[in-house]
Amino acid sequence: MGRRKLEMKKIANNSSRLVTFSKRRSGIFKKANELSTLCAAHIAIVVFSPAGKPFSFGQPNVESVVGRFLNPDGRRRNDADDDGSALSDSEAHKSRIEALNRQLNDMNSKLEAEKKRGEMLDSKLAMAPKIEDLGIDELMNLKKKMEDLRENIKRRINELEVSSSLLLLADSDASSCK
Amino acid sequence: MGRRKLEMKKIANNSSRLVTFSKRRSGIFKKANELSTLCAAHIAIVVFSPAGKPFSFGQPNVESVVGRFLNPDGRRRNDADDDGSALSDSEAHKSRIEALNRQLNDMNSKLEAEKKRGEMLDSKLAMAPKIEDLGIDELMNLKKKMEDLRENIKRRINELEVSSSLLLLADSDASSCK
DNA sequence: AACTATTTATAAGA
DNA sequence: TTCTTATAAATAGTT
Repeated sequence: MGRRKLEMKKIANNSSRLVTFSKRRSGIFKKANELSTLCAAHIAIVVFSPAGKPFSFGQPNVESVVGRFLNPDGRRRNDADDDGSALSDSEAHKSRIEALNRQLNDMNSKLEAEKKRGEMLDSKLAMAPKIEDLGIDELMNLKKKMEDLRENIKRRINELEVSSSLLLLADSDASSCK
Repeated sequence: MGRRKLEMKKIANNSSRLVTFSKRRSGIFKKANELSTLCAAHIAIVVFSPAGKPFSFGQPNVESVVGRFLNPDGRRRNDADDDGSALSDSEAHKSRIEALNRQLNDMNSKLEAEKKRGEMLDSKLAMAPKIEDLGIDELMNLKKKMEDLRENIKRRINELEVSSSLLLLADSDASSCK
């Protein structure tokens, strides 16, 4: 948002990408802070810059929020050592399923956004009942939008592939520990 | 932002607080999605509603981003178990995970096919260096192909939504049977 | 769920 | 980087 509407795809220029990352990261953190203040909500954000540098925001802190999320029942495991209070198999499997669910929910949110975009495209197409009436500019515009949509879908596909791989790994684990 | 500038303190009215939470949560998730798209950055957000309900957004997913943040060295622990003893419901959980994997693999094959179609469209587009040179017939053809592609993608999205619902059901099951 | 009047966020540019 | 400014987005209060 600003002088021009920015295309929703990876910014090619390396330095603009970093500038945009900085600006938007602080924007999101600010929003997160407002949300937690206005609604008394707990929130944690972790983000890695294009260069791989980590940033985080947490209210009250990243660990507690993430911990509650990953361990909904209040079950707690101590990563520092193994004193014999480890999770049982069934608990391990249960949390694995919970992890899969979360992952799919995330994916779902993203696809929901894509769906909305598709619907917008739909209505715009509906507004041009006859392609013969479209000018060359409009046609090029349409083409571009379709290409963008397809780019986004491609990205989603790659994400799915990654997720699938992770799931396959999880399955191997499950199998090996019987 | 909006009709009036809102005081930056906890919203007293219970229902407005919930409405504001909903609106702002989706706003932040959208921003997070944009950030990850524009900057190719990985980001994870976990937030609890005033009522204690968890929401999350992850690119590529919450676990991997948070994992990298909490465990920068890349150390890995085996969550599976500590001895070799099997539990009674272990098998049930295992087959549930296998079912999820099959489902995701199926989805993956379909999306793979879509991807190939997209690439074909790509090359055809490349063969028409200048859209100005295309005749009206070719343009209508192109439009149709893009519409078809979009339709297919939409169907895929619906399938994903169905799958997610199934997984949520599976989770309830898992919880109720311990 | 929609609708606007306003406030914010932010893309370019300096 | 940091500041400015023109525009695009988000959203508070309303229906």
